[in-house]
Amino acid sequence: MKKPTLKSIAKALGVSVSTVSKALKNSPEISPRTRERILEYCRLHQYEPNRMALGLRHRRTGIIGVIVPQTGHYFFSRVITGIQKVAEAAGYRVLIAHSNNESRAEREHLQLLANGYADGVLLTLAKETLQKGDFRHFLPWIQRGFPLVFFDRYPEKLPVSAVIIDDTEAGRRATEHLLRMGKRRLALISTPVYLLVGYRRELGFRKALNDNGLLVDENRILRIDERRPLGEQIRGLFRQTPPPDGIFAVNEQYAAIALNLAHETGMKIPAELAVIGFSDGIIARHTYPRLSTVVQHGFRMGQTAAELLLAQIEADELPPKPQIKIIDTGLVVRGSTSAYPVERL
Amino acid sequence: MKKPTLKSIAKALGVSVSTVSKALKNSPEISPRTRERILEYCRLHQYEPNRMALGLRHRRTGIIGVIVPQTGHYFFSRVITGIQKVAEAAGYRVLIAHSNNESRAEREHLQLLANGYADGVLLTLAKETLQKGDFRHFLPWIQRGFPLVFFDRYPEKLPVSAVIIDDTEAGRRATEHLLRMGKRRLALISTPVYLLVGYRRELGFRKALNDNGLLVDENRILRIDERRPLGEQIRGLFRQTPPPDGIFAVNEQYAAIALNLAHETGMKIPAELAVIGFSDGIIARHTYPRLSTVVQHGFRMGQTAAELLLAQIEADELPPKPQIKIIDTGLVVRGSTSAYPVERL
DNA sequence: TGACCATGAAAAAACCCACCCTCAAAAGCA
DNA sequence: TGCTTTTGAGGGTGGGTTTTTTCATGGTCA
Repeated sequence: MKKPTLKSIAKALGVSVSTVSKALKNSPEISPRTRERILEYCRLHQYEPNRMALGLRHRRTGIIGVIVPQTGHYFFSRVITGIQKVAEAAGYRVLIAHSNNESRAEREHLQLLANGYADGVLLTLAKETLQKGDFRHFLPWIQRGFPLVFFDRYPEKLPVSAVIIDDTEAGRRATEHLLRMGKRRLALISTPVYLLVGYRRELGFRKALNDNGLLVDENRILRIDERRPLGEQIRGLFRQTPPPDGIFAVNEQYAAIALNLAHETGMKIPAELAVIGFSDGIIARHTYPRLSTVVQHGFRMGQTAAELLLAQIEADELPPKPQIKIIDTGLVVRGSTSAYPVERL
Repeated sequence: MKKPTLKSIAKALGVSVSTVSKALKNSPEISPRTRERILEYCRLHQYEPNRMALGLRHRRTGIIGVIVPQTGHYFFSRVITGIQKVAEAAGYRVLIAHSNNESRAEREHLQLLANGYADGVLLTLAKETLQKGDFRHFLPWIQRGFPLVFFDRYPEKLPVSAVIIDDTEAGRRATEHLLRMGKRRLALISTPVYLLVGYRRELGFRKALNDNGLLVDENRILRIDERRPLGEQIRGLFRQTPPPDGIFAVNEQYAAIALNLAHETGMKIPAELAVIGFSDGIIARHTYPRLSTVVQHGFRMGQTAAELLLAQIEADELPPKPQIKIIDTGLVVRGSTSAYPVERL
């Protein structure tokens, strides 16, 4: 009834534990007759070795842990898919844990995974960790050389490997795209400053305007407070006179909300208002018109991060030097910024 | 440099392993002087017990495994959040594995989690498993009474616990909603039949029409082939004369695509065409107008499934009888079926 | 025919790490 | 000296792998 173990099998067949173990490994030390008897019994009872015992013995589990804030986000799910592809090709399995953007959960899951459950961990920082700026829980693992690679959000001051995008440059290019359409009254919908990615995209926005000899109108820079209703905050932009003729939102959700508010006020998209978002995801493909966005290539980010991690795991001697890899971003032009978008439904 | 173990600590301090173990547990058997020396050393070297050894010793890991096809889906991420809430309140951690809708990955992840990594597993069937109808890989675990609870998609012929929704009834109510608006030329966008949830929603659609004395027009029933472009398949519905005046799509993606195609053909929503989707998610809230949908209450489904699982895990004697729990569905009426939707942005 | 060694098969033991129970040695006290 | 109390060492356990040992058999050769 219960799960068979080497011991229970050995007892049932009147042989020793090591004999069973060797028979299962087709060791030549075991006579064909004994081996067949053991294999038969194991097939019948569906024996499988206990993974904890294997992990303890080999100090290797064949598992890669991933810690993400949550998985509802399309971007993270693309990263995970990329990780999985590389990991599985190398014979590893992937287990995922959610930090829920909380430092405590992040720390506890890292402890769990790093204390034997996984051979290496890939992670992106929880918002709370980023906000508090307290990265001490990573130090022991870094010091011991435990394989650890960050992606997207990472602790810049620690000597760690990370795979990121150039948010500033991507923000600049998205803004440049709006400018090239002839839009001049550009608004930005951003996040609080402590989320560095949002801040960097804002820097890119400012740079693009500066490069083109334009002034930044601080009234058109909106920093969303996630605890309050998003629609009401964004609506403020449309009450300005004159209203913006171009909006760059640092994620696709803000962009989609802006787009729909524009419909409500009767603005023509993209003629009267062009909207571009960030992080090409599931929302951007289903708005009307569909959203132009900066694409982050989550899949490639995941692949690259997994490759860095596998190199760390399989390094015989000292761990490789920490390195930061930057994944190129792209621009997908759809109906929200172009009357003649390339993509079809 | 390496991770400290009880043994390495004992050696470094010239005491025995058991002394270290007891000191860490504040056992009164250890003198304050010795204990303080040991605790000091452990703090300095950030000692943490190896989880594999703990799991092996106690035959209990405090971990719940979850296997889902992928996590990009909003519905699954809500289920996981619900699971997590219940699990964490009971002192368990949650680890997630992706089956990618493949039977092989589903089987292997189940083996991994059930062979020591987790105390119990929550899962929803991979599409491939459902298509092939081969559920043999679950039998050993069911026979042994390993804690296992399915949610959403489950093997109906096996004696297992599951948490599901009444898809037929939900489909009937969604269709009824369209009928009550006065729509009569109803179309259905569904999935292949082997995905039972799609099929059951179709049954509900048919039932609603029958109940209202209406005939089902088979030309208005579209079964999507996921391997071909979705837009082209759905566009067929709009080429019919007269076109449908109401569409029930069995998921939010199909509904959103239909909505946007309707915009392209210039139809007025909801006056000329009402659209209702299924599985209230991230897409439905960002279309224009926003999508009315059947809500599946993924969070509650996750909570209920986790509660069933915990009851199994913590049952002292024989495992409780398999039971099927049905989660109520609801209807969220938004702009795609009502000129006066209740929800605000 | 008896001593010796090679061979093969399987058992025993060590190891991975932490926990926990048992028990011995040392110290303290009368 | 004898008794109790303190202190900490030792060994078994969980489940598997791997190295070492044991033991019986068979063959070789003097």
